[in-house]
Amino acid sequence: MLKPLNPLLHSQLRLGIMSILISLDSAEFNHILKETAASKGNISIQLKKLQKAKYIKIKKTFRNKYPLTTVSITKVGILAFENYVKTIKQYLE
Amino acid sequence: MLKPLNPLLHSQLRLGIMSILISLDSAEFNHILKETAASKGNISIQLKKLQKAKYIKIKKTFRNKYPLTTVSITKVGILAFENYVKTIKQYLE
DNA sequence: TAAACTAGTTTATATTATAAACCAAATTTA
DNA sequence: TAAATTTGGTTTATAATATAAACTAGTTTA
Repeated sequence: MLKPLNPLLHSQLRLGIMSILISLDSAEFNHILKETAASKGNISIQLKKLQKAKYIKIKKTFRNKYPLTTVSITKVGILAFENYVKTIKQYLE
Repeated sequence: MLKPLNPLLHSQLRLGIMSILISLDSAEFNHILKETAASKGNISIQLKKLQKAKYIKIKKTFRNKYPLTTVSITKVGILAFENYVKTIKQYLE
């Protein structure tokens, strides 16, 4: 029997965001924008969903008078990601 | 930059079906039903989508007077699956 | 001072996955 | 033997999702 995939992580963009964050202390909104090539609106929404699940932390500040959104992964997020990786590998081999 | 994931394969059930078929000559509808635990309706629809993309072949016959749907992966399907695996690995490590 | 740009958020839409309802034929049960 | 149940699905309806388009608020440039 195939184990179900965590639906919160089985989304191209959310998985991409988590993938970026797993290997970085933190990432700025614009970094995610460039790495994923998704729209700003889509990123904004998916960040909120990840935050609601406590997979990431979002910090809103200013830099040179411009808004700056900085994102980082939480312990819960790391565990969920690692678990997703384990599960999807069952599908891939 | 993260490469986009083939949306036809980035679906839990369709990926599951392809995963089953990649290591089998063919599978019956009921086998997929048991392995994935998805509903019959959902399986029926996802099989059609995979067939439309020529990722699988569907054969409809009878066995002991009952309908029998047998599914197998195509060459095109194997290539698409292999490519998907390569791409998603970029997200997982 | 008007236009364009930065850094996002909110709203609307189109697609998707999924479940519920349905169907036909075969079989079992009362 | 008629009614109920089971098998093996398909079709239809709905809820969730991803995504893009439109919008906001402030800043810089011409």
